[in-house]
Amino acid sequence: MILAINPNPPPRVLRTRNNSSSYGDSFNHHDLLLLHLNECNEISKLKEIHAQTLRSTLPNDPNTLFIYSRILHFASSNDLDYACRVFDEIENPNCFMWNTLIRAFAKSSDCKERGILLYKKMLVQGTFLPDKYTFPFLLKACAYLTALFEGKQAHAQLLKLGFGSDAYINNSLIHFYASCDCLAVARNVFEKMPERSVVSWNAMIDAFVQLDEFETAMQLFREMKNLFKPDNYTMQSIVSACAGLGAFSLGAWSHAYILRKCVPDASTNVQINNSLVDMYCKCGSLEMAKQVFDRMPSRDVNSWNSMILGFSNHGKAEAALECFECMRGAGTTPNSVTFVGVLSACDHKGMVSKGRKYFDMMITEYKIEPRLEHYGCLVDILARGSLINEALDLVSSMPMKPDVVIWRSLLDACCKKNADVELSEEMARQILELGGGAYGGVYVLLSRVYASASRWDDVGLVRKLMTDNGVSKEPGCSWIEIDGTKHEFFAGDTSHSQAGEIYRVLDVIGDRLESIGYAPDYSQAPMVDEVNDRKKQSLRVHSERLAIALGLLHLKPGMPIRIFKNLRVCNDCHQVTKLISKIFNVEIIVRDRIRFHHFKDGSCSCMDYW
DNA sequence: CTAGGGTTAG
Repeated sequence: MILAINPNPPPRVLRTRNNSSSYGDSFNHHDLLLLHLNECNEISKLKEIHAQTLRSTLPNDPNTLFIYSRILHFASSNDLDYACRVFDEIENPNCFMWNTLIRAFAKSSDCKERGILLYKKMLVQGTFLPDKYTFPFLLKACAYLTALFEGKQAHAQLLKLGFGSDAYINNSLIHFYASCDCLAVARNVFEKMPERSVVSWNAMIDAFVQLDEFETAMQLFREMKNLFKPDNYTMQSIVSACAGLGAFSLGAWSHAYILRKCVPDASTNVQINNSLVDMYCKCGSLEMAKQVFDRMPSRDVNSWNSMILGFSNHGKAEAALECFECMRGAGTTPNSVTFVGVLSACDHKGMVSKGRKYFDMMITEYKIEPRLEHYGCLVDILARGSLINEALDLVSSMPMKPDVVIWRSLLDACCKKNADVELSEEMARQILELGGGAYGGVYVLLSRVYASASRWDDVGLVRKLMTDNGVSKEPGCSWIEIDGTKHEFFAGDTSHSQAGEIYRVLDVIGDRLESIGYAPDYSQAPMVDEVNDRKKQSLRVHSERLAIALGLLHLKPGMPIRIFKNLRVCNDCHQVTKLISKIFNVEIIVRDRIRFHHFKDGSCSCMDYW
């Protein structure tokens, strides 16, 4: 949408005060109406006052206009439709009135675009130019709608109108550009603004967190701390940054920082506690998550949701379901996200009948319309339970189109069974059509289907397709935190300062494994490795094994080894890690791209179902 | 009258 400032604005009518009202002393009358307005607390009363105003005042009297802006202000936060009708009645709304309505729409849940539309109307009308209050509202709407084109025009116009150094506006701009993924522009606004406040820093830090640039967010936080006292908003962003990084010590430090009352009221703030629960879950410490959760002075739906999802992601399906029942017992109504947690818990443990039960409960008892995510869980539950036909039936009964994730669930299940080549091809085609080809997994699955049907020509074809389309597997990478320092590894990495010791540990592991008769599982080894020896070698030095080896070198008694990796665990590493946990009598917690595995005494919390 | 997350499945 083009938003142009009107070059020929109509002349602003100069209103003369008209005191010769036939209603007597209009001044007192206005005061009386205002008094009523101040006491007004429901929309029906407001309507009465509105009617009286209409009946008993002169439309062009400035005092009347003031009353109208008060009515508008009240109406816009209670009944938007009504506010619009009041607004339309005003012959020549002033800047304040435009702002009030633009703000109301920008804040509304479902029609933010009308905020932008209204701004356009304001420009077309041209009697009043937008002021410095207009832009924060407008930019909020643009940010939410990721309306980059409109927001940029607003940016140009606010510069033209001379608001380039206004702090509020610049903060809004940072948030807007960040919402549109224009991190560099956001940063530029931040750098160039004449005076930065806590909010500016918060907006910038949060921008980096939202776009997964956690390290930069932390860096900025360190700079900010020397200048301003962090507040609740800062801490929430920082705690989520720790969650994203999987940085346990840093997360624990933030927690301590909050508890030391460095931030007023943070330790009792529900949102802060929710993000702490989430952070501890994502950093692999269910114990700490549970502790924070148990000590919370009050909980909302999100608190329960975080805990349920935490249990689920750690493979503790029973605990997740128990938590769900507690939540119901506590009188908190579950929402759509709650059921994502509940269903994914069922999925992680292959609970087919429970999965169905909760899916039905969500619809019948809680009247929640299943969303794509819920269908995704149930489809996966059915598909992995070898009920492929039922999964397909469910997909065709869905009111929305299946996405890449759902097709992948189905394709995955097909590959595991005696593959139906045609069905698999169809699914792969769907995934590629939906643009899911960038991830090499589809090709890998498909070539496995062809291989199992001994269609070697097709296997070659898929491989050629992969190289032609430039599909490459994202390199596997794992990391471990030791005394607060992150150590990162790629497969076969020799760059670590303790590389020599690490590889000696791997040799020891290799020998011990061989002595107990372990045979490597090459099924998921990269296809490019033609020579078996190289395959064997490449499995042995998968990044997570290097990280585990370093963990063993720095083992603290009674403490688990926590590993993080960017991809999913391969079959062989999963098997090997189970054995390592037994041989060395150590608990190993691995955060995969999707979820956690707790290895202990030779078995894993996922019960080999992941 | 002004700024400050949209969590979530695979």
